[in-house]
Amino acid sequence: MPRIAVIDFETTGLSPALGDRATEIAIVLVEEGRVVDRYQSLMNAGVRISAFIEAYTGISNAMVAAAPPAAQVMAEASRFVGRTPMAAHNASFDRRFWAAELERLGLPAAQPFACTLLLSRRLYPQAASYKLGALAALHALPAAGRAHRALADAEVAAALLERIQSDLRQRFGAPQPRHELLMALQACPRHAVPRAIERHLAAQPGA
DNA sequence: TGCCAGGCCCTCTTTAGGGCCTT
Repeated sequence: MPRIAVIDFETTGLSPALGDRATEIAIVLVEEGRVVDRYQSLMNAGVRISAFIEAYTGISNAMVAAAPPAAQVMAEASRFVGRTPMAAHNASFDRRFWAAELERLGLPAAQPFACTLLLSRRLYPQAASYKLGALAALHALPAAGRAHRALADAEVAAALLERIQSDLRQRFGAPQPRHELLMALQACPRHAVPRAIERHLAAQPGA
């Protein structure tokens, strides 16, 4: 059964290339529109969290100091995901931290990432904002907890992904939109979405 | 020493610039 692993990181900043590290990770496994499993943990990477980030995420230096080592958490997360294709909101951000944290352990990070932000730009041109919270409000998605904590944001992103897949079924007749179709759609211009779906369905019946 | 993201997308574009989105 095709699964997608929806991930969200909280971090000390925007760029692992500039030394920023993950402070919390959450992964929600989605199968046929249902959440079937979850993984969440704070992690201690041994770096200080700024006052701005403490206020933004609610994750304090004391919380991270009491958390398990980043290496242990990321190894567990890697095993949890396995080869499952992944998704995230603004996936370029989470993909960079996924790759950077796993690279420190010598672990591969080859999973393809679908992006609910790119897909939402394609499918919901009427949206005033493509922030995760704004899209959740637009679609009346259920609240999942404090925004900017990893599990709450991963749950909302998973609900947004389910909404996207539902709309692909209803609007474009894609019976079971799989990860490959999501990747194809986010890589094409908005006006080319219907044609891309037609081509994908013709090549992969049941996609 | 001081500074520092990266990728997508739109437009007053393509020999570029700026806003959005993630923390």
